[in-house]
Amino acid sequence: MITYSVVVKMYLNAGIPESAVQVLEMMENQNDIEPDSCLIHYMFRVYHKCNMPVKAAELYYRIVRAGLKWDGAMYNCIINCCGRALPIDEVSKVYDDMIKSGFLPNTITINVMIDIYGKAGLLAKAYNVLRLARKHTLSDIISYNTLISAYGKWKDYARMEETLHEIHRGGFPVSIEACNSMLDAYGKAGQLKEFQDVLEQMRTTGCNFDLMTYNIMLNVYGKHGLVEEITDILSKLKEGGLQPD
RNA sequence: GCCUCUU
Repeated sequence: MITYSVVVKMYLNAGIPESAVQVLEMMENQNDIEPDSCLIHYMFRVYHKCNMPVKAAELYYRIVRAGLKWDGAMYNCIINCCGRALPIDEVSKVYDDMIKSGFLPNTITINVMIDIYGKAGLLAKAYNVLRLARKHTLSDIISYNTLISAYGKWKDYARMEETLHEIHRGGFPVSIEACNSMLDAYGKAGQLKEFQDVLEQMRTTGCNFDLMTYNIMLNVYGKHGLVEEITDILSKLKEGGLQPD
């Protein structure tokens, strides 16, 4: 078992988790190996990196059945590596459990939880995660970007704009990801006035457009048949040597 | 260490 840990860890650190998967398959075929918490960590990371949500979820249910106590690192690992592979109620339970047991999530766990709740439309829960994070200075610009994207997806434009103001108040520079999320939200909703306002804000604050910005603009203008604008963007992209998708 | 957000 120690040997498996060492080898799996080595492949992970070498950036070739695919090889680690092969080793884990050998281990499974051996049947009599009970991974310790250290190896379980590595296994979660391997399945996450190799996009194997079914294996990650299997491993999760296996350690739940084992009924051992988890430390803070294990909670972080589970949420980071298989949060999206589990039903929302299950991740929610893990997260609540973590807090109740007195462990503080790390920033990435915070951001994953905001994203999971946000994508599921559980916006109040997403916001509560951010509040907890702020209280312990665990939030970063990605926490805000993620929440903005969630409010945009679910058309809560007031809270979306409010979150943008919170970024300003928190002293973070406004990020291109937040702006792109807002553009996409307004664009999809056909709110072209607000869409233009965001673009104007970006110009005045010196937030440079990136390829994603142009892709969003192309989608929106295309849907509304704004031929001249499209032509203009395409020539700008050509100048920059960029390819829209 | 975990490496998370936008078409």
